[in-house]
Amino acid sequence: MSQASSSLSAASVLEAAKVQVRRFGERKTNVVDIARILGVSHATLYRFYPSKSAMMDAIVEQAMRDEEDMAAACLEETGSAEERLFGMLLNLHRRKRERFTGDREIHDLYRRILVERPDMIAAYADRMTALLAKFIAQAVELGEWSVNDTVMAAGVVRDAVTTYIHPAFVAQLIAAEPPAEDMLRATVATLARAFETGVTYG
Amino acid sequence: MSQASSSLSAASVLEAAKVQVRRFGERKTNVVDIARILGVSHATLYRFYPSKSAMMDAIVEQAMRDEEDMAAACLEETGSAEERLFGMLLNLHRRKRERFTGDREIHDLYRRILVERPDMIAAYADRMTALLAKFIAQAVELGEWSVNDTVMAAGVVRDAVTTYIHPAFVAQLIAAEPPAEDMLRATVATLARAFETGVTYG
DNA sequence: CAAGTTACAAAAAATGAAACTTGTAATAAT
DNA sequence: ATTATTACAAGTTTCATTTTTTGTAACTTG
Repeated sequence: MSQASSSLSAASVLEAAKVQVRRFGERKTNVVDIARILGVSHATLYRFYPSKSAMMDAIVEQAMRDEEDMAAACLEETGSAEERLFGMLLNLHRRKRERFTGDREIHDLYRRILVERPDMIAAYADRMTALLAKFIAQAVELGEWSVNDTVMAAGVVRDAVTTYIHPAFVAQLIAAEPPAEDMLRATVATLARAFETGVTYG
Repeated sequence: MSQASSSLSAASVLEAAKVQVRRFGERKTNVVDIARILGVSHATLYRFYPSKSAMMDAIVEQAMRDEEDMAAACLEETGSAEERLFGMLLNLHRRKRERFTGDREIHDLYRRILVERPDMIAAYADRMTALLAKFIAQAVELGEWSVNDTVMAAGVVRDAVTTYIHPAFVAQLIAAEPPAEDMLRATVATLARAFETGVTYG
């Protein structure tokens, strides 16, 4: 109907699913409607995804990968380790806030999966921690920071900033006093202070 | 029936409500059963609490106050500021874990109210932050730590350790690797390091 | 035979009537 | 006058029924 089947692919199915979830929410999204957007019968979609929940998972998986890409890019920027870390976390924080206000249905889906799929969130956390560990190791090599266990340090940073980035906290942060961005700046400043001075774990 | 009405009070109603919630969960708890434990008709309970949800709130409010009392006591202990802070946070962390494993119904109630009553959780967070600010101010006065804004520093500590204490994270922490208690120790060590060295906000 | 459709069984969700719960008010007991 | 009770309206939950949706398999088309 609206789209030639020539371009049918996992990616286009994912796009259609996202459109539908954004408009009507996960609750009111069904595979027949997703298929209608693509002008095919619903059974066709099962060539690309084994189930509806796999489609929902894929939406969140994609969002997570986008965040990771953005985070990785931020850490490549110029400036001190503290500045780069703060820039990255601020971007993540703002993205969560935007999704909450401007893309609520996707945010809600993200949140449900966070609760129901601890395996997915654990994998995401592991990848983010690895990214942070790499960044910290770099700062150590450059002599900016001094830490004897970069993986532990990465875990400390991850846990310390979770409140600013985790979807479960976004609602509270919007009305927070002092503003969440100032608190995030203070948190990063505190962590950076410790790493500049040198921290030994164990 | 089981109890003379002579001793009827808000406290005894609260106790009966707690017994019922612990046994059957909030979902299966109704005011008629709570009243039956006390040997009175359900309408009598409305002399002490304006609604069932006020009773549920009171259960959580009491749990929060207990935590605050415990935290305040921990901070009075002997030892370095870092040791006392770690001791306090470790106790809070363990209490949450115990409730999750040994008192699941109360934990679930706590969790629901956390989501549905941002005002209650905000008030609790404020009181805890004030306690932390007082503790940090003390450490500054004693020359152990150096911070130009104790309230900001308290907020940083509160946010940095929320993952170890917030009921929403307890389930994940039980299987965490490295163990949550080690991560908490590392987090406190990092914060203490910064405060020892001196942090300036703003 | 690659790509898709139609038809269908199983699972899940919506519906609506009956049963239960909450909260109040008039009433009784002390 | 205080404390509790009974009786009841309003709101919720439950449960059986019907309808929709999901996922599969046999079938069609270019």
